[in-house]
Amino acid sequence: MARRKVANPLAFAVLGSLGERPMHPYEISTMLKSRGKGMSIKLNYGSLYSVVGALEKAGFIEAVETVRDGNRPEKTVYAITAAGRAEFDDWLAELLGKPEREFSQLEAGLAYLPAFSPDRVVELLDQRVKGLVAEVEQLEAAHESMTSMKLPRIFWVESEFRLALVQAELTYVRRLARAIRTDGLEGSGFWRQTHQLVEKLGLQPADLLKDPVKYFGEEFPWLQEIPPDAR
Amino acid sequence: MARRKVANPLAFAVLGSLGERPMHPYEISTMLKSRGKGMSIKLNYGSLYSVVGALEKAGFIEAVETVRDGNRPEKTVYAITAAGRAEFDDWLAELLGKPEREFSQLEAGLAYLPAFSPDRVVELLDQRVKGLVAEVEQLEAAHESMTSMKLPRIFWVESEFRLALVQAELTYVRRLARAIRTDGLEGSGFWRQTHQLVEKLGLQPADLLKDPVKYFGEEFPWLQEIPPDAR
DNA sequence: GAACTAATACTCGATTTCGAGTACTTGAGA
DNA sequence: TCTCAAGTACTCGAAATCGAGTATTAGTTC
Repeated sequence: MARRKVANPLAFAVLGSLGERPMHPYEISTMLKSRGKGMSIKLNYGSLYSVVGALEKAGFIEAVETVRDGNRPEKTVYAITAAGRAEFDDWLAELLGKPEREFSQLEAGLAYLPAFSPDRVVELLDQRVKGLVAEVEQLEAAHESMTSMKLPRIFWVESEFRLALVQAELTYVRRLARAIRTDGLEGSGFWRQTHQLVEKLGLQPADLLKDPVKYFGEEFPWLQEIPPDAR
Repeated sequence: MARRKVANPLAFAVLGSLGERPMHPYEISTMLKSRGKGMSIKLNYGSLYSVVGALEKAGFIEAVETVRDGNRPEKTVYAITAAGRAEFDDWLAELLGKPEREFSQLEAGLAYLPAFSPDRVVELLDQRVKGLVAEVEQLEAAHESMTSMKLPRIFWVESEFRLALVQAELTYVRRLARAIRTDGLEGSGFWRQTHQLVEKLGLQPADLLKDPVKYFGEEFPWLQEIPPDAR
């Protein structure tokens, strides 16, 4: 069994919301949106209702009333239980105190950089830079507007943190693109040669690694030291 | 239908691996591990086999032979197809070129900071700093060892990127903890008062927001300006 | 050569996750 | 007053995800 009975971050947000006052699921979703928390926690209706059901089953929340408003579908209002408060506290403490390993998509992409030619990679990274710059601008504009509305920073630290991450990514991607462009990246000579061989001779990358000396001579001594099972 | 027929990042790694040479699933997993790619892409057996099945169904890979080694279970060796190569190329281009919105767990936690007292938050953030420092050290050690093994940077950019992200997080968390400690965070006066009220009087946070003037006087003018549905 | 550990190569099915779809209502404009 | 878009409040089933479990074999040590 997973450490948490309901592990979806959305469940955490549900507990946090019901910690303020009882609500029905749809109300939770609109409240999260209006407070901008929907920006920091992935919200989707399918998950919302299943997560609410799971939380109820686990005893962290309970239905307190079902109201019918005119002819609309019934709304079930939920409240948090003592066990739910304990779970939320424990969860928040873990989220803040313990770094959790996360896998960014870019990391996966970078792991396969050599599959594209250096030129292609630079082109794509430049494209990414544009997207990231736009994101930074959006976040900064949002922060400015919140500042001018006098909403204290404490209510949007999560967005500030997000900005810090995006900026770090931007800085890294820019530096990497420049290094590739100027051949400043160790291994890029090998990289360029490989791509020329693959494109001109139609060889498979695996063949090149099987007999490196044949294709590259002695120019790249580290090549011969790669353990065979990593080729 | 999702944009990609098989959307799991592991499927991307499978395509990337089979792009080098045909392999059987378990071999893919050991190869990813030995190259350290398992650090950048979440690898788990259950997903691996289901993803391989899905890729085959989608026509991106195909079984080329089943070998039996002694009395061990049969191994099915897969090879990438032309459609698979196209998918991989398209996918890699997207991963590199287009920033994808990702939700870090810390972001979710930060969104609920006011649920804990400032002191508690600082304590937890300090704890996190320790964990992050350990992570940075680990990564730096790994990079040093790869450098000394003469393995060119191009083969571990993903780890370099990861380090950049962790360092950014570390910097941000340190700054935030300091700001809270020194009351430098706007809104922290309000925050401390709220917690005193909630703890001493046993009130619900929602009650405080309903009639801010009663509990806080005119000290926090922005409080009155919060739209009612965001309370 | 017996016993044990580590590695190999998967399987299974219970949860989780998702997002498109549905059905009603309200309000604004023509 | 009719229409039409936007908002409200969910439902549903297909697909993904996971990680513990299983069964065999190779290697190591006493």
